[in-house]
Amino acid sequence: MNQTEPSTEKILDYLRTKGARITPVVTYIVTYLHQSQSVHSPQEIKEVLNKNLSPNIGFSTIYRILDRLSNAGVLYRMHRNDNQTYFFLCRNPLGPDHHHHFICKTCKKVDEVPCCPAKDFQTQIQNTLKAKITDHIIQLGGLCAECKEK
Amino acid sequence: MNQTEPSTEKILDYLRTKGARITPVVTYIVTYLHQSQSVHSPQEIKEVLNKNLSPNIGFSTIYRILDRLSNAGVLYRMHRNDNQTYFFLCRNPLGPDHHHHFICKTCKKVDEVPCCPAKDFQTQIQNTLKAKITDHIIQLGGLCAECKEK
DNA sequence: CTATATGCAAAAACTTTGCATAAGC
DNA sequence: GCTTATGCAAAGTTTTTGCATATAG
Repeated sequence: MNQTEPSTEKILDYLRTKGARITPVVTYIVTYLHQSQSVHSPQEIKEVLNKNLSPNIGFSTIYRILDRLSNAGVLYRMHRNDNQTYFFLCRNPLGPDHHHHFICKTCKKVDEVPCCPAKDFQTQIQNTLKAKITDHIIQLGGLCAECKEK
Repeated sequence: MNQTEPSTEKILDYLRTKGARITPVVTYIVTYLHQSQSVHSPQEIKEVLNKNLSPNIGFSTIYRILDRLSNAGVLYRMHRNDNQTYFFLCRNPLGPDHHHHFICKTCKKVDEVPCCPAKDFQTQIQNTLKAKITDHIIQLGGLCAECKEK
């Protein structure tokens, strides 16, 4: 476990500084995703909230919160070619450091990849394509340490 | 323009060898995506087909063809965080070589990135995470040579 | 107290499915 | 001719929107 990983409270404080209101649903979603460290669909999140917080929470609330948290940079959005959006809270959402993610295809846990290989080859590619590269998506998949054993 | 880029006919022939039937809609979609070299949503593709081939072509046909072409490895699927799937025909769909793509955020043209940076750092990451990396998504974005000028 | 978030209902957007007909090989 | 693709209609999923009420700061 990463020592520099912020607590749920730190993330909520950060959201407060951005003007967001910390409601029970927001708190629950942040806590849940923070503890899980896996990717989750809005459907999965709704089930957990309905079971543990209130059966009245609907998709509109959930989608709106997931949007706000993504825009605030606290959540990441990803797709898995099944027409569903998945969200996860990365281990170090408040840090300024650029990094990428590894997702276990068995347990869906997300690990932070501390380095970025793009830096090195970006210049080279730019020259070849004569283009300007402004962003990149790098996502690794495979089996995490635990799932690898089985 | 890449000299090794296959013609529309080569792609259709390849599909034939895989047992696919080359209907007018299939031909049109392959030709269109081949010439465009940009990413397109099913909605955009439907509009073009309805305007130029037949107004009766519906989403069911389009989605089914896009599925078949993706499964045959001729089309690539991608997402852009707007809850839509986009498709593109990569320049060298029949080649065995592993490569990645650069997408211009202005004109949506797709360029092939001939090298793969993952090879080099994959081993290192595997050791750090103690995981087994089996696949990766690398997608570059920015401004292509033409759009950069403006 | 004021501005923003929630809950509910309804709609919009996207994608899939079933079945009769058409058409590729 | 046999088998797969198409067109149409309908339904299934996922996501967004409007508005009255509730609530965080």
